[in-house]
Amino acid sequence: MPRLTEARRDMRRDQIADAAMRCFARNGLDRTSIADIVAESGLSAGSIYAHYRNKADLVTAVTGQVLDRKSTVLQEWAAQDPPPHPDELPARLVALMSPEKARVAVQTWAAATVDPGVRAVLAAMFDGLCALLQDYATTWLIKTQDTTRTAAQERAVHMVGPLVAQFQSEILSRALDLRVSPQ
Amino acid sequence: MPRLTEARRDMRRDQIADAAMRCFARNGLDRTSIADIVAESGLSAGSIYAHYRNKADLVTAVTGQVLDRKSTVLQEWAAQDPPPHPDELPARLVALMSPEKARVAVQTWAAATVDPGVRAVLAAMFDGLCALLQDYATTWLIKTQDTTRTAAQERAVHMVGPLVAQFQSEILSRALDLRVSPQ
DNA sequence: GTCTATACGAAGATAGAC
DNA sequence: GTCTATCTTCGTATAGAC
Repeated sequence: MPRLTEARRDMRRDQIADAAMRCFARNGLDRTSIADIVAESGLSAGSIYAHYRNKADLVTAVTGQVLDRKSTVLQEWAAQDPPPHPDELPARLVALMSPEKARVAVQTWAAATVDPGVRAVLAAMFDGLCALLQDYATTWLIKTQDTTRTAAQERAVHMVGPLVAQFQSEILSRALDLRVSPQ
Repeated sequence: MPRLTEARRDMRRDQIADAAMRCFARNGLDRTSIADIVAESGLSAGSIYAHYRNKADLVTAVTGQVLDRKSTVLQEWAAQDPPPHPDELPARLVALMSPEKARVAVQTWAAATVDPGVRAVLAAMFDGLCALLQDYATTWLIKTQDTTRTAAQERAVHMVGPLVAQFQSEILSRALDLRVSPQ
């Protein structure tokens, strides 16, 4: 199993996926043609189909990148003294996201409304995010509010809903270049 | 200007738009073909193009329906004694929305990420919603918290952000058939 | 206004040379 | 693995009869 060629193979896959990502952010998932990705990547149609079975496969790969994990960042923040207030998390998390990623994220939501496969991936991702935020909130409560672990866990449960909502809303704002709430 | 024929004309337009709406909810904006709408409406391609200039025109008409005004409902609720707590508004508003409408709404968000025209419509709609929710919150504060009008207005400003976020999140949940937050 | 039939173009995917 | 060239299908929109 030669490592170098495998690494080069992954490089190519990433090169294609990155080009596709830029196309999706610009024109949307469905309005992006293979020809667009050919032009953006500087490769050829044949090369693209040598690395991805079809367009749906490519879309899956790209959207997987967009929905990446936030766990490491959250753990780092939770380790700070004092940790940032949970209410600050949505804005801070979305600030780490490029506007392009935010756009493709929203496009992924739309895809999930009609594609059960995408919906399943997205649902799992949201569940994961809920868990992460709940853990963070628990840690934050313990560190700053001087409560017991069990009391903190109980209170954290009620905090995740609004946090996830705010997170999604911030993504939408960033994707649409809006400042929705003057708050 | 014969009223009867004009009314019939609007009927036809609605018939087509309703069929398109069902198609969009099922397959998405871009994956819906004119042939799909022909089949769903029971009409013909020629008839559809007699009522809408092109597919984009039809999409605009349908999305316009989806993003309809909530003002009347909110005014009714605000007139109640006591008015429902503002935090209940997002869930109650989205409950009035069919899952199909919620799906097409999310698809509209995605369309707005790549189409400036759609984005402008959506931005205006969100601004309008903010204003409505702020008015409601003001009324609610005055009625239930016994504050002056100016103090209520000041506090209402800070309430709309989370309310809009919750509203958008509820739409997404309904569109994807998720129960995101256990809250 | 509504239909059928079709022109025209675009897009996904493949073949075969290098 | 990568390219060029192309096959085939599908979709929008129109033409013209009724």
